[in-house]
Amino acid sequence: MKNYRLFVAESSAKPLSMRSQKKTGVACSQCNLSEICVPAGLSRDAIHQFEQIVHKSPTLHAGDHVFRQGDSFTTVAAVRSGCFKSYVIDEDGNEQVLGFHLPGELLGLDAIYPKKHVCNVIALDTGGVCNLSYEELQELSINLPDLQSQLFSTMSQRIGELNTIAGAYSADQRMAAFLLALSLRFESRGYSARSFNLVMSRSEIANYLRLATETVSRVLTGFRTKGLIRVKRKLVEILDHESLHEVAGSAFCKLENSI
Amino acid sequence: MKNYRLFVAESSAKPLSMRSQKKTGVACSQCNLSEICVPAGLSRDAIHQFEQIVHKSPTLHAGDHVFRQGDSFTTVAAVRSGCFKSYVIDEDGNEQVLGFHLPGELLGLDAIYPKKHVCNVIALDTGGVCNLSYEELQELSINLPDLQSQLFSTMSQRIGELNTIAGAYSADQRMAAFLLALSLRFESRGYSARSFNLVMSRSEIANYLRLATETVSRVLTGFRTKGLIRVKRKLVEILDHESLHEVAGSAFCKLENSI
DNA sequence: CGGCAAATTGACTCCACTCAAAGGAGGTGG
DNA sequence: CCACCTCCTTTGAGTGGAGTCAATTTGCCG
Repeated sequence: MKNYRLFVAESSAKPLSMRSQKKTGVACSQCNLSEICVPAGLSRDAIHQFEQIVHKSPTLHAGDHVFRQGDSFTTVAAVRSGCFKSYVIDEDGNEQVLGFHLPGELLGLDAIYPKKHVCNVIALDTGGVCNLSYEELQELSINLPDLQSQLFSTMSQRIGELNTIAGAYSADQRMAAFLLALSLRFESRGYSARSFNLVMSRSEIANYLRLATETVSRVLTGFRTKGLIRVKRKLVEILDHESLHEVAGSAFCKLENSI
Repeated sequence: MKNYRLFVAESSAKPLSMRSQKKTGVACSQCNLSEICVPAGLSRDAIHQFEQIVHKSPTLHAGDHVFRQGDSFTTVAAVRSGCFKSYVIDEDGNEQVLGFHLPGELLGLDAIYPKKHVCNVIALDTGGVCNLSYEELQELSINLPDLQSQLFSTMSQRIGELNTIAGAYSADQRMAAFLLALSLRFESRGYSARSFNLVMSRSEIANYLRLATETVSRVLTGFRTKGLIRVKRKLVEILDHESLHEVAGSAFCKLENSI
């Protein structure tokens, strides 16, 4: 199953996600993500109002940025399809991966307080986002209490996820938890929980988990020899979910809260 | 100071912060935290409305819990005075410190999504909190757009802070960043940025920074011999802010966003 | 088929952890 | 008021897990 991997043909070096937006044709109620995306839990009528502020981005290709560190903050974005990576470049020029984002997840929430984007978000494969003007979102939230609580909830969720990532865990625990969390997220989006493609490279995983690339490779090999998983390049198959869960230990139990 | 260890004298098993609350006498407009607490940026009239939903807790002593992992989520709490620690106990029984919280900061935001408290919050010294019913807070936010955006902003701020803690930094970097961040937070609350008391123990700092207690001790000694700080027990004096900043490197630059 | 980047594997190093023991500081009781 | 006890902190010695450096190997794509 190729799941979320889309074909990377077409013209590259696309414009930013904001430009040439199509307001029309956005129908959250028709979207198969409606259960896990922002409009989750909204009434039929509320969703209709919500649809009015959704600005569909053009197709984004691997390497296209949704926004960059330092950009002025005007919109948050919900992943419509594809996989995105958020990262920062620190003052030493080192990249630091903050997260991988699947369809239905909100991007740019950490920019609300500083009023400018503090991280970069880049497409890892072909996909698209729905842009939401933060101003409009705020206004609408005032009329739609459900939307407001949905937003609070989403941000709370991210706080919970970060609490977990920040934990002090071994390389094995981190990797196991990472695979299990990914599996769960794919499942909730209708893909196979047992076998999936890693869109991101080993070094991106390593960076996200605060490990060295070589360590990620070694840990995966270790899991394979123990019969926990099957790995072939990007394709991962979970063979022994039970044991993997044991390895992850407390590194995963909390991630379960954050789909 | 016994920090989180409950002294078994007195009527132990103290009442929760929620009980015997005094609704009266809460005047955010008179509070010296109004600049950095929840009502920051609200109009005079809005603050008055806000005051109606603030429930002042009785005085809390070192070891008293504000709420515990698993508690049903009904309120968030703003620190009024004192220093608090949030932590979780993982399935192996290990404590994991998530943060230290000074006056003006909001507690319990990570509970919104799961609808129950996912961490424990305990007083490190004598202090108090202002409890805010989340339901009332949501309702009020609908009428007070400024309050809503203040809440979004606060949560965003916490997300930014966590992004930093989650980073891959050396023991020296973490410790330096921790001291600088604390210094800044004290300063914005009207205390000295140059010399302050660590309310928390070495082991709590270590746990928070994902280091061993001995490492914290060694790093502090190292900083002292290099003339960066003066340390005597809990008292810390920052002698060479410049160099400390250099040591912290990129571990701190981001923390600056999160007062 | 050749060139290139990603991934794996191996050898070695080092930072931070663990184990262990020796100082302080503060509190308690005689 | 002092002695004692306990807990926190510091310091030392040794270990180990993950990082670094380096050499292949693998797969991709022109």
